Amino acid sequence: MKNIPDIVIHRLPIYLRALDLMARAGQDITSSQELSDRLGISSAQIRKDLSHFGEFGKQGTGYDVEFLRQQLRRILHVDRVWDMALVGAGDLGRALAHYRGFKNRGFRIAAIFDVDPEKVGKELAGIHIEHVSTVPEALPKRGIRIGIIAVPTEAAQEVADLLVRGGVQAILNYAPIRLAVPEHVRVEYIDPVIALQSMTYYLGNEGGESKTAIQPNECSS
Amino acid sequence: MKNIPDIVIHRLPIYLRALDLMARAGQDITSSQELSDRLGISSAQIRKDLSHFGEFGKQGTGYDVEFLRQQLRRILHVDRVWDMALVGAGDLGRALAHYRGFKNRGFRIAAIFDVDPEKVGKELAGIHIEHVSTVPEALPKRGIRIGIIAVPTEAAQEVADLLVRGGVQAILNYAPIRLAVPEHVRVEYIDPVIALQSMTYYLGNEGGESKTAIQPNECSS
DNA sequence: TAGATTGTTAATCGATTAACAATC
DNA sequence: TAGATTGTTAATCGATTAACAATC
Repeated sequence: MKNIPDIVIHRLPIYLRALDLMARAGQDITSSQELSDRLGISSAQIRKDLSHFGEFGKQGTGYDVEFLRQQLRRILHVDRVWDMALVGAGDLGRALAHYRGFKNRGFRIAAIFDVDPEKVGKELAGIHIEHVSTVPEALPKRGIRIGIIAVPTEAAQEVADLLVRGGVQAILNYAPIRLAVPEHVRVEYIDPVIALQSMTYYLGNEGGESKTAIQPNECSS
Repeated sequence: MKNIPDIVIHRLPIYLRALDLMARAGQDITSSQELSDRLGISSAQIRKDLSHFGEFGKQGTGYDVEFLRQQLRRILHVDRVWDMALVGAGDLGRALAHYRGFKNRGFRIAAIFDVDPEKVGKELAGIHIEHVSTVPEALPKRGIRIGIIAVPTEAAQEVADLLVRGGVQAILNYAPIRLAVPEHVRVEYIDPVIALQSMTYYLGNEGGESKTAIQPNECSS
């Protein structure tokens, strides 16, 4: 189990999500072909990806949904619950604090920080809001190793520095900026505009593709 | 300009974001090397990516920040403002409606829909909330070609169907589920848990990496 | 000019796919 | 058994990188 390509690691949560759904629907068995159909990833690739970690299927039958699900949870280390620190109690922080989707997938927001004295001391989703300056001391004390940045762009790097001082090893960054962090710290970025812009490339201009317009005539040369 | 690899398209918004920042900081000139340092993408790759679309730099000098920025905006079709329909006026929808980051990057939420009669008719971020059932007729009327799904998982596919009937060609989906859509419709997914799970893989278990533990002694064999 | 950096080529590297023996 | 599907190999495909002539 040495040095699995990062791109493979990034597909595992996709597989897990599909298996969660199947398990919840009461499905017992699946196959690389069925997963392929549901996910748009080739069945050969799914089998190859999984084969990095062991032999989880049975020839002629496929995969036991619950078994494979547990294996992936183990591999991804989400067969436990990770406490996370949320920094930023604005609209986005509020949405994340209330998000139901963490619960059964291995995560929980365990602490919330903000810089606004108006907010500090209040509660959000049942959690006491603390001042952001206390991040470096608070996190190690509580064994928190993951941070979420949901603050304005200008404050993001500063917050990242505080999280790093607090010993986090993984950061989920919602600010549209690349963070400078020590190389033992992982960062994943969520920027809706980046996603949108990669789609508008394909959309072309104006209503319904009127790009052919005024072309200098090359046909009658 | 035929058939640029999708992975190249997905990097262009990253370049643009960096150029936006440089432009705002008053920087006039940059180079593939500087971009490389800032983005963690090799300078050769940046030059190669850009070369798919034209020659934007000058040997010995580098790139004019503002010029390259305008070129990327043109290529990505964000030298205009795209109206978007937001479906779901819960916590996430609220955060998106208030998000300042769309404004100068080519996007605007122009309509908001929800299924809750309590919310319909009210305003959110200055926009009238309409009933989700009116999506198919409302969008074409207003020239909206992009939809954002911010509803509970169970409703996501149904909402996607309404958006498709409304003629959208791009969907940004926040629900943790893969959508079935016609192939002319593009979908990008935002699921924070997927991002988190791909980081916990690398975190290992428990506090501070105590994995070496109880190893059968191989040294004194 | 001398120094710097582009755009591009060819070589390298890595990921995906097709195919099939193994086997349930 | 016959049919199905895995795990894996080898071939293919595509993306990244190194290097450099062109040139500002």
